[in-house]
Amino acid sequence: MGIAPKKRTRIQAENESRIVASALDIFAQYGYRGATVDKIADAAGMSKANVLYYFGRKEEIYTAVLEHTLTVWLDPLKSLDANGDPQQELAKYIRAKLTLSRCESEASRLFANEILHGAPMIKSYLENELKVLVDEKCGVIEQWIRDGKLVAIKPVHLVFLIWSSTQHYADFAPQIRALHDGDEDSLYQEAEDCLVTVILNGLKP
Amino acid sequence: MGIAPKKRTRIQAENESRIVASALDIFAQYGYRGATVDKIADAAGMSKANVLYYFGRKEEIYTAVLEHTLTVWLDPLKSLDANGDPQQELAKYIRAKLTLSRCESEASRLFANEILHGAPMIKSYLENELKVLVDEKCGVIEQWIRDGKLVAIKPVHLVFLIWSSTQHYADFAPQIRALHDGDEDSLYQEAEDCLVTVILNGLKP
DNA sequence: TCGTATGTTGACCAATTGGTCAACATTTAA
DNA sequence: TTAAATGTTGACCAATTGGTCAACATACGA
Repeated sequence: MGIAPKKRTRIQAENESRIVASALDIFAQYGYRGATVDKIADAAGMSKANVLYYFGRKEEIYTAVLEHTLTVWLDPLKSLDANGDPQQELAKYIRAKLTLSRCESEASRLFANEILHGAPMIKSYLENELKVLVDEKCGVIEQWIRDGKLVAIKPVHLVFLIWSSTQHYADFAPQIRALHDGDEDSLYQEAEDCLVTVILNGLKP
Repeated sequence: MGIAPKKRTRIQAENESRIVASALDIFAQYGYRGATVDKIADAAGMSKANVLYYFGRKEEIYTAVLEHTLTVWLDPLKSLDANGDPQQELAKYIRAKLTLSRCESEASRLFANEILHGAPMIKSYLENELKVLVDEKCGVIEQWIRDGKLVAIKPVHLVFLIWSSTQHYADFAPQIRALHDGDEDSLYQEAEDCLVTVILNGLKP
């Protein structure tokens, strides 16, 4: 990560980021197998051969997209503050994740698809970097519980609950659109109300 | 559905169900594009040509599997009883969905994958049969709210919350295995405790 | 028993697709 | 300006894969 300070030309930087951006859309929509290098090239407005000039193999495009996505996607958890008020901190986190679900839904679907199929590319990331981060934040929640500020539950399941309930709005969008009456604004407003209400209320000791 | 009482031979019934069972595993693991008719045939212990003899096209296998899965998957919601105690009814529902997640995880992943990629095959099912069922059950929840038995939230989001938080344990299994310390039994026991506690507590008016 | 309906498969085909390559175009530093 | 480095592409190749088909095997009713 960033060890090699390879100087990239203007064109390289431009095209690589255009490819990654297009690839995110395509992979999120079609999955790894369903996505073709041709589709990605089309979306990026260049030839398939040129895409392969920047990224030697399809798999390289995929890992580049995943890497580019992972930090953004898991960032909000990092700001969960042990010294803040539990209810406010968790409310902030739920809202942040819900906003991500809405504004970065392709990233959510890409991530969901990767894990759904066994997380072949990011298994080690999950077991190492992510595990460390989650363990740390579970420690924070554990402390809140010991301080009598939250009901006693296993912290990691609270993390799962918040992840699943917020990401659901991105990952299961077609189902949600089929079942919800009203526009997208009200959908997300109601979702925020429901999740913040139920989860925070449910966590009161 | 069941209108044509075509008599199927013993061998037909046997092979078709073997194919559907194997196809569920394969589609759930690899997704639609990643699954090959050859893999399904191997898993079912017969030749590709023979699989195609029973199901003319790959797509037909897929829809057969989806159909076979849908009823099982969405059945528990039907038993949500308007006359029962809300807390008990919802607890029962959460536990039933969690059990399904554990015991029918392939079905969950198949379903998740289908929706994740735009629900091309079941969009009309979602908009019709499922919509009717969900609307009816949302009416039940709405009534419970009017009776002051539950906190005021938009019912459909409670359904989403229960679906997402329970199915998460099937769909995101690799991530959960990476982050959870302990065996599968304790995982599901803790999950049940957490979800029932937080959601039911959170729904108290 | 025997003939027909049903079941089974290897061989094959056409379409798709990841990846290569030689030829050509553009940028850039001297 | 110019030559080397960088960028770009159509044409092509080999592997995969959905689907067909003719030939062969088995089951089963008369």
